[in-house]
This record gives sequence, C-alpha cells and structure tokens, in this order.
Amino acid sequence: MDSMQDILAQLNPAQREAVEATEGAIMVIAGAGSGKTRVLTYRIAYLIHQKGVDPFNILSLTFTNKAAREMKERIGKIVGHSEAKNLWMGTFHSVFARILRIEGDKLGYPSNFTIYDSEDQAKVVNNVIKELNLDKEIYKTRNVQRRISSFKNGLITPKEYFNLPELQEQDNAARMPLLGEIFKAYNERCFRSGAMDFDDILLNTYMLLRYHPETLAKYQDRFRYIMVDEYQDTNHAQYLIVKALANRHGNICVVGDDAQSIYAFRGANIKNILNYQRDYEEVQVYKLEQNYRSTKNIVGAANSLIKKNRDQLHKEVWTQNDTGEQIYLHKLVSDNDEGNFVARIIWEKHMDRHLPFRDFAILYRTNAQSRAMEDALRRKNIPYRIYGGLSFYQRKEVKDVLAYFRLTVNPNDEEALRRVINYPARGIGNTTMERLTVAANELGVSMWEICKRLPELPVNINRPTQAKVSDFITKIESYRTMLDKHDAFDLASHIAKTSGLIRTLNEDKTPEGVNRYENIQELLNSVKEYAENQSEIEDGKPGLGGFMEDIALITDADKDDPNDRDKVSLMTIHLAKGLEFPVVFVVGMEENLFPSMMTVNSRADLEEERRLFYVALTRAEKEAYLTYTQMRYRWGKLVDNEPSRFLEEIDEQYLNINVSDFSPFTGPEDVLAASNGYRKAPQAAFTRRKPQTSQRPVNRAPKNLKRVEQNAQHEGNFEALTDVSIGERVKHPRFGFGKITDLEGNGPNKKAVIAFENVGEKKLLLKFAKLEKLS
DNA sequence: ATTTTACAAATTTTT
DNA sequence: TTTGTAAAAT
Repeated sequence: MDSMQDILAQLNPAQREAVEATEGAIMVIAGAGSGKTRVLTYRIAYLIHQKGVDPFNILSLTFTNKAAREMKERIGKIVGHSEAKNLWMGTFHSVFARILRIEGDKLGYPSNFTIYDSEDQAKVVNNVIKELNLDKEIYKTRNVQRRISSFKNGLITPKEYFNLPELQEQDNAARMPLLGEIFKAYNERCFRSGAMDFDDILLNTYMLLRYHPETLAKYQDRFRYIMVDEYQDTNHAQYLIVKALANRHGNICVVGDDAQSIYAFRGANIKNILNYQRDYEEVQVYKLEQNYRSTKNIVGAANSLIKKNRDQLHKEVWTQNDTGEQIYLHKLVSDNDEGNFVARIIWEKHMDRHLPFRDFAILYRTNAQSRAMEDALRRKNIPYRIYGGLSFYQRKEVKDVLAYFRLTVNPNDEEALRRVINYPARGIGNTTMERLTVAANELGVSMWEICKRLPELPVNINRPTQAKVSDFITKIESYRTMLDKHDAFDLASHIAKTSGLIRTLNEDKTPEGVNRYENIQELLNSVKEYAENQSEIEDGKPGLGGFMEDIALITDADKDDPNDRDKVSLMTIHLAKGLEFPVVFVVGMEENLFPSMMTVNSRADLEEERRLFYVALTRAEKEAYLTYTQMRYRWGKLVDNEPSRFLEEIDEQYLNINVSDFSPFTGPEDVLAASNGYRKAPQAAFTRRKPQTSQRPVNRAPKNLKRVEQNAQHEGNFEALTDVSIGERVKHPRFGFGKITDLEGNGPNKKAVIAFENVGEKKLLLKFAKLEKLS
C-alpha cells in the first residue's frame, strides 16, 4: 500500500490543491495531458484515507467504464481493494441504469428492463412510421431518431412537446407535422416493451428524482461526495441529475476542459461549465495547465490551433518536456497509399527502434476510413485492434442470439420478439405480424401478451398459424422456467442449441458463415466467463438476467482483452478522448472529411471540429503524423480532395512538411498489391489523372503548404541515399551525427549500423533513414 | 411464405 | 462499395 504522503508529494501545487479541496463546489479546468485522472484518483483516495469517508458515499462519474475500472484499481492499491470495491463509479449511463434497476418500479418499469440500442430504436421508429401510414421519404428514420433524442436530452416528454408550440413549429417547418405523434407512439411502444433507450436512462433517472422525493433523499444522502469527469460533455439531463444529487451535501467536484468539448452533437452543453459558477456559491476553481504528456512541439502546435476558436475559457497549456520532433505532415496520392504509408512508418519504428505496436494509434474522423488502414496493416502483418465501428454485440448473428436471451429475460421486449419469432423460419410472416401489431395497439398491451392470449382474442389469424405462434411462446416459456435454476452459461447454450440458430448457422459453409458460427461460440464463451466470475463473488448474479444487464452498456472501449496487449489501435477521434499514445497518426486531413462536410456552414460546428482536431493532436506523447490524400474513395467513387483548412492553422514552426505530387510511398510493391485486389480502377485513374492535377488551377492548397512543395524534391533526395560505405560520417534528422560501422542487406532492404554521438548505436533501413552525407 | 433479384440510397461523430 | 427495400418468382 502506497503512503498518502508519498502520493501527495508526486503532485504539483495546483494538482495538490485540487486533491485537498474536498468540501464544497470545486471546478477543475484541466488542460490536455495535465494529469486530471491522477487528480481524480488521488482525490478519491484522499477522501477515503485522510478524511475517513466511506467509499459507499462517493459517486464518481467517468467517461468510460474502463476508466472507472482502472481508477478503482489504482485507488484499491492505496486504500485497499475491499474498500475501493464499494465506490460508485462508472459512466452516467451505467451508474443510472443500475439505480433504475433498483428503483424503476416507481416509474412502472420492471427491474429487468431491456436497453434498446440505436438499431432497436430505429426499428421501433420505422414500425411506428409505417403504422401511422406516414411517408418514409419525408419522415426519415435517422432524422426522427435524432429529433426524439434531442427532446429527451432536453427532458421533454411527449406531453410537454404538445404544450410547446415552438417545437411543433420547428417540425412543421421541417415538413414533419406528425412528429409528436411518432414520439408519443414510440415512447408507448418502448414502455410496454419494458425497454429504455440510451436517452431514457438519463430522462427516467431525472423523472425518478424529480417526482419521488423520498428516492431523491435516499441518494442525496448516500452520495456525500460527487465527482464528474469530462464535465464539458454533459448534457442538460445529466447536468440536472448531478445538480439534484449534490443539493444536500454540496460536495461536488467537476473536471473538464472546454477545449475538448466534442459531443455537442448529442446534446452536450458547454454552458454547463460556464453556468457552474452561477449555480453554486463560492466555487473554488483550479486550473491545471502543465502538460505532462506531450513534447513542446505537440503542445505548441495544439495551442496554436485552438487559438483560432473564438469561444473558449482562457488557459495556457505548457510543458517542461523535451522539444521533441516536429509534427510530420505528409501528402499521399490515395487512401490506399495513405494506409501503406502509415503501415510502413509503424513497421520501420517497430523494427528499428523496437517500439511495441501498442505505442501506435491511427485516428480518423469517420469509421469508414478504417478500411484502407486495415488493408495496409494486414498486408504487412501488423497486429491491430479496431475500436468502435461495428462492435461485436452489434453483429447480426450475435444480436439474433441475444434476442432470444432478451426475450427469455424480458418477454415483453417487442423488438427481440419481432426479430426472432420467425427466425429460424417458422411460417409466421408479415400478415400475421401486422395483425398482431394491430391487436397490441388496440389493447395497449405487449405483443407477447397478445401472442399468449391469442386463442381467446378475436384476432383474425388462422388455426395453423396460431399453433405456430403458440409453439414459439411455449419454447420461450420453457427457457423462462430455467432462469432461476440454471446459470447463465447453461441456459445460454441450451437456448443456442434448441432455438435452431446454431443449426441454421452450421449449414452455412461459406467463410462468412463459419465466421458467424465462431462469433456465436465467442459469445457463449463470454457468457461462461461471466457466470464463472459471478459465482466467485459472494453476492454475484450468475444467471442470464445478470449477464444481459452487464452487456447492455459495455462498449468496445471498455473491453480489455489480454490478446490485444500489443496491437496498433485504430479508432475515431471521438473514441480516443482520454487516451494517449507515444506515436499518433491523424489520417484524412482533408476538407469535407475533417472538417466534416456537415459542419463547414456553422461557426459553432466548425469550432467543435477544431476542438476535435485539438483532441486528436494532444493524444500524442512523442510523435504525431498528419496525412491527407489527393483523392480517396467515397461512395464507391474517387473524389478529389483539398487539404484540411486546419493544417494551415497550425503554426508552421511546429510542422515538418513533406508534400509533393510525387509520392515516394507508392512503390512497385504497392502497384502489385493494388492490381491484385478489387481496386484496379484507381490505379488506372492515377496514371491518367496525375499530370492533370498538377496543372489544375483549382488546386487551392494552403499557401504555406504549396510553398514547401518546392522543397519536397529536395526531401526526396534523402530517400535515395543508399550508396554509403563503412566509415562514412552521416547526419540523421533525429539522431544527429554518427559514423557508419557496418552495412547489411541489399537493394531496398539495405541496412546500416550507425554509431551516433548522442544516442549510441542504431540499425537503420537506409531507404527510410533520411541520412545526410557529411563530406 | 420465402427466396431471389434488381435497383436505389447512403456516410459524421456515440452512450 | 455496401446496405436495404421492393418487386418478382418459387
């Protein structure tokens, strides 16, 4: 167990003050890399250890569940693990889902309510639109979803919606006058399915606290100390929940950085930070401005960029770290080329400098960009892990099995029922489903209820079909009787076998089919793991119900697979928030991609994109690479690009610009790879287009980039320096002066062993080393 | 009722 | 390129 004094001694004065200020309202403005997690962790340890606060009375809201787990682990090392385990710690969604499982009956929800993800949500919305006979060309699912979500984040229920002419006018203007009807029907549908969507978790928590004073009092009493991380990304609902909970003891500490606010699109409200001082009397504000993460170059570049934003709190992030290298900027021909470039740099650093793969992250604006990166990494056999995108639990076959699980735990879950009532095929088709839907709507009960009482209801469904429905019901009922008697794994594998899903998948011998089968095995493995873990805990819940509660809010970023220990990380910049890596690549620095096309017309949106870029840059500890391409595949078509406006917003002194129309990274090897695959077309397109592009007057590349393009030829010469011999003195851009002591390999793989004056002996691939001869 | 085929539409970002 | 939906065929 580490001593508290030792720990406090590790903190700088500002950090230490923030840790020791335990009472009242605290706001910590924490610049990127300023050790904010450290402060939060030690603050909790300090509360427990020095102030004798019971961990049970501490609530800490983090950005990911993984972050919560890791903090708990570190706190456990200081105060003891049996103590730390009682902390209330996790994301807003997981902590409040937990409370709603306990208290939800007060709102009419069962404790085993289902959590609908966006796919479920979209399906409910679609069904409702269809049932209301609305034109789906006008009522686009995505738009309706977004709209409903924004209502909920603003704590507006259907009832309130109809009292707010303003909102109705907005929808009228958007040619969606019946949006309120959809909203109402959607909510009713979810409610009678015993289901909440992500936004409901917050909205319902708010409703619970607002209309059940005794429950509010209970949790106010319990949470004597509250901490909120990433406060800049909380929305109105979250803000009010926290405010309500803190109302009694008033010990609340929020940590955030307005420069890293990147979730306005989902309702996050930057004003929460600004209002904080108004809401609480005598707010103590601490600023953490010393960056411990990145080099001077990276911090300087990020600062120069974020200065372009008009709306921001004043803050001066600085660092004592080394100057480090400039940020590399590279222009590539295509997205394929970009992938090859990144893969090649990673490979080089891995081989020559022995950097483990986990030191690298590739960050992009949109998930679609991962493909080119994956292809390139796979070709070089570089292990990688993708975060986000289509996560494991969203795959079709996994969701199918989960739908059976869901139905077993909560048979009212209509989306689960719709998904599998005829999968595998049982002869229950659209006509039957329509009639069941009508009956459910008329009686206002769940579809499960209708199916169960089908014989006694005046529903026009013929006998044979009724029998098929009732067979299905019987099957699910039989699973339900096993819920309490069997652990999650026994029941799950029983369901997988007897539902016919495994059999159906087994018949498919295509590679994709085999893969799907393996995914189901993997799912069952994770059920097994869950059941085993839970039976070890004294008050564990080894049943399937517990498993379903557990996975609903687990995201990709929360998983911690030991197999993923040494892999390159690929993720969107949004997902990278809070993480750090020695070497970071930010790819696709192009207009219309980053900043996204959707944002360039509004200053507020554009500033959010700029903050996003700020977040991306500040993930890097030692080195950052920015890349953009001349053309890339979008919508299956080649599209010409211009460099991102953000590139010229970075102060030039921090950049090492390698931009030329000649791309040294499309070597013979890549031509081969390209002509092998399905992307023959681009290759042809390049050769035809290249001369054109260089003459085109429309090429609006930023001025400073264009100017340095001239120098690029010069840069190119460094690449070619392979005709060196032992004994020669050379200069390396990073390692400085050195003498060649040995040579090995031939042609493109020729390597030199060089004794550098300052950094010792290194073995470098000549084609990458950018050596300069000293004569 | 289910499978096949053809054609259009679509891309921000996430709990 | 992929994904989803609608019409057509079995």
